[in-house]
Amino acid sequence: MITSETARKPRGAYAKTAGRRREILEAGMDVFATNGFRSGSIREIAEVVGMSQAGLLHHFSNKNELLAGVLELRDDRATEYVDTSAPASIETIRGFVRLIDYNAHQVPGLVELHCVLSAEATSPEHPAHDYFVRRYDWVLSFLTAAFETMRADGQLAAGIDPASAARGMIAMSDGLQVQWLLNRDALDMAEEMRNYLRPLLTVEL
Amino acid sequence: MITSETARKPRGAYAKTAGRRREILEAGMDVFATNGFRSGSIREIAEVVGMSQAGLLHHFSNKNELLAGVLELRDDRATEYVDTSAPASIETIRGFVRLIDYNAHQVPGLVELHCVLSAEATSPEHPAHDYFVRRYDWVLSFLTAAFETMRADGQLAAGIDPASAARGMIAMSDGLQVQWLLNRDALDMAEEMRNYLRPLLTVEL
DNA sequence: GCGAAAACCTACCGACTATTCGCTTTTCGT
DNA sequence: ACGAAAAGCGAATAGTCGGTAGGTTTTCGC
Repeated sequence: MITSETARKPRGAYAKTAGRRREILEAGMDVFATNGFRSGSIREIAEVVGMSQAGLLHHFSNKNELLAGVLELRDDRATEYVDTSAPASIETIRGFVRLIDYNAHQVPGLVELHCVLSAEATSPEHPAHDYFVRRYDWVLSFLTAAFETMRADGQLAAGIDPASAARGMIAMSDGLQVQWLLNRDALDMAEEMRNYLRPLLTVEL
Repeated sequence: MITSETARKPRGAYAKTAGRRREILEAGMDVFATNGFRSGSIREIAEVVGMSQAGLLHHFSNKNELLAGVLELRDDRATEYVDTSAPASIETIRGFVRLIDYNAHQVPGLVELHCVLSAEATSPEHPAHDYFVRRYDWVLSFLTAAFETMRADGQLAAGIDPASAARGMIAMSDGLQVQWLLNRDALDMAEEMRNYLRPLLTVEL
């Protein structure tokens, strides 16, 4: 891949550039979480980081690219908490419930971001629409596989469809977030999720 | 309340004014449903109705007032389909499921509106925040009462908490909407809702 | 059919938006 | 320590936003 020419030296980024990018993405997560993508402004994000709007756009050349970065960071955070490489089983479900609890108590900003953006992105023209469609497909197949394994192991109650249980679990997760964000004291998301799962299982969680 | 003066005649609205207001509210529902309240513009709504922005603002003096009108119309539509005066019972739950099916097939715009606005309104500064908090409280107590009646009638499975079942039903409804809006063929909301309820009940729906 | 109020318009305001251009400052390999 | 590239900034672009001012047209009670 090295050119045969006089070895161009495209010069790398500065040492602290990666940190700056990270700061911007964190601020972007906050702003998009409270105002959504469409109403959240680059100016406000730049203000939070403490730089000018033009300076920010040196790192992300437009708003959509910034959104992509924010979503990528979000995925990194989630997958570093759940073991997606392990074979799907009841441990997958347990990990999912733990993640819900972790998000609510340690990174509530992520909950806001997901809730607001996923609703906004239901519009087919939204720049994050395809991302959310793909992501829901992936989570669905992931959870469905877990419930299918559990059925084979006799851990699923009679008459429960694995795919429907997976869809229900995702829906329950999303819906609880709305109620929780509207009133954070009225609800324990992980507890309600266990209440949902209990009648579906023959074993304890 | 009548002044003792020469009987002012404040003159009523024109005959077709009520219709115009209605047209505006319908258009507002559509625009807010696809773009949300913050990004949806009065100009676009006026364009849909076929009038100028200033003309629209003669009927609703500002954007928040228009939003209030849209939410009010939405409530009228919902309550004209569910009998809220009848005593809470399993019929309440059945009506709720029927309403979900009706919304999905007859007025999908209402589903979009609820999904997008409820997520947007989780922010405490949102002009519809208080509305959604109050509405969720009301629906919650309504459904909780229904499940409590069912428990007294032996229609609730053992170990099911009525309030938790009500919260779960609301969450399931909201969450299914997101998945359905992302891919309307991948899901039957009413069917999934019945799958959620079945393990909670000792009787058929 | 007169007149007053309602309905509606064009034009405009100030504030905000994303993005671009040209310039200065900072970094860092050589 | 030189110089080129990266990082950052101020200003300007063209566009949209909610809302207002002032005038014109339509309605309708009398």
